[in-house]
Amino acid sequence: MDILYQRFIDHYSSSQQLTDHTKAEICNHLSILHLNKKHVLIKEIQRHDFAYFVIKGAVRSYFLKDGIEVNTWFALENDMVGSLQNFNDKPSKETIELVENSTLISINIKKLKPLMFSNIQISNFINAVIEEYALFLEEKIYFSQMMNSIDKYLILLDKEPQLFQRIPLTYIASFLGITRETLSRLRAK
Amino acid sequence: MDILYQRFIDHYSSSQQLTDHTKAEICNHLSILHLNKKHVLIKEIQRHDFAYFVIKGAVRSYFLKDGIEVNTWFALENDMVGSLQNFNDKPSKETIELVENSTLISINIKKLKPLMFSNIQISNFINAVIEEYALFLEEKIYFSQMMNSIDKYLILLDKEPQLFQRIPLTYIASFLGITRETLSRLRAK
DNA sequence: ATGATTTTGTGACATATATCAAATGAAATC
DNA sequence: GATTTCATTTGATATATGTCACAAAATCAT
Repeated sequence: MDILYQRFIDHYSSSQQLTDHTKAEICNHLSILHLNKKHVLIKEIQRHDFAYFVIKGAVRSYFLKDGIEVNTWFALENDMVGSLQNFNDKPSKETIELVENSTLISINIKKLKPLMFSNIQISNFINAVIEEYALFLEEKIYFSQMMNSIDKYLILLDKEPQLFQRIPLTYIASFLGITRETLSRLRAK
Repeated sequence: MDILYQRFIDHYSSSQQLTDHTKAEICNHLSILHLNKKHVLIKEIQRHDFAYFVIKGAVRSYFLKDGIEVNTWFALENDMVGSLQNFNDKPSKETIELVENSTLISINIKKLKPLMFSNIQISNFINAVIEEYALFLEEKIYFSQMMNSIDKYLILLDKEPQLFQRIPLTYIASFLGITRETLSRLRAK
């Protein structure tokens, strides 16, 4: 098995031991992608059968609000990229785009998901993926409601310092829910 | 099986048929609660092994920010109540409190969750619960980032009109991220 | 390297919302 | 039914952040 696939599978199987058979079944629905900066993975309004796991690189998600991009999250190494909306046959609300040249694993969710009804390990594996994602969402909501702009900035700077090296401040500002001008002024202190 | 338990189980097993044995296993970890307005289900900072399903009534979740309550969500009939943080042995960030006298099903997550490694139906059942929850969170984040205050108010009024009959406007205002004074002024139009 | 494009920073002003205070209205309690 | 408590509305002012405009700095492409 490809060592990159192994990394993805290990990341989500800490609570159970997968048989070789199950690993092979999962790998059947994976592939490795090398894509360049600005490449669009998932386009707003379109349906999409894949999720992605970042091996190397940086990805952002945004939607348009009155013609202005509102960034909703960023993914770096070992993060998942995608939207549950998609896995439930709904069109994506967001556009997902590469911020750096990246190596990704694509996961064919449409084909992998039905296996959860016949393979308990796959069911638990998918469970782990969704649960980590939901925990991430919970954290994000708490973060957005709990803090004022300055605190959000300081916490993000503390928790995810790599973001500030790799993601333009314009994107980070809109992620924090403020304009780039305001972020620039906060940073001046 | 109690008809209320049936309602809970049916709600999360639309994609699979559960055997009587599985249903019984799930029911072993359920119980019915009748509790009064203002009762606190889960207290901030404390650990907690239970989630709840609202049969009848209204529940709110909030945390304290500089001594002021910030309401994070409301649950009515057929909604789940709880925090994934808890199911992962972390202390709750939020306090969950009844807004009306309510009938709830309590679910002992701590005991139910381990069964997902031996019973595939339970694994898929838990999957359905978490997935619905994650979809709800995705929707909530989109809602909070996409809209300005007036739009949020109008959409909430359109999508969840019952909230405005049953939940005090003070709570709804803080849920929308504005003060009760501002909400009152928005409504004046 | 050099110019072009993108990103970040600074200033002046406008505006939505918060804050503080008080009045009115509704609901719960005795 | 009267009284207390809680929820909502309205007003006057303060403040943080947005908007618009432009300059400086950094990054990219030829």
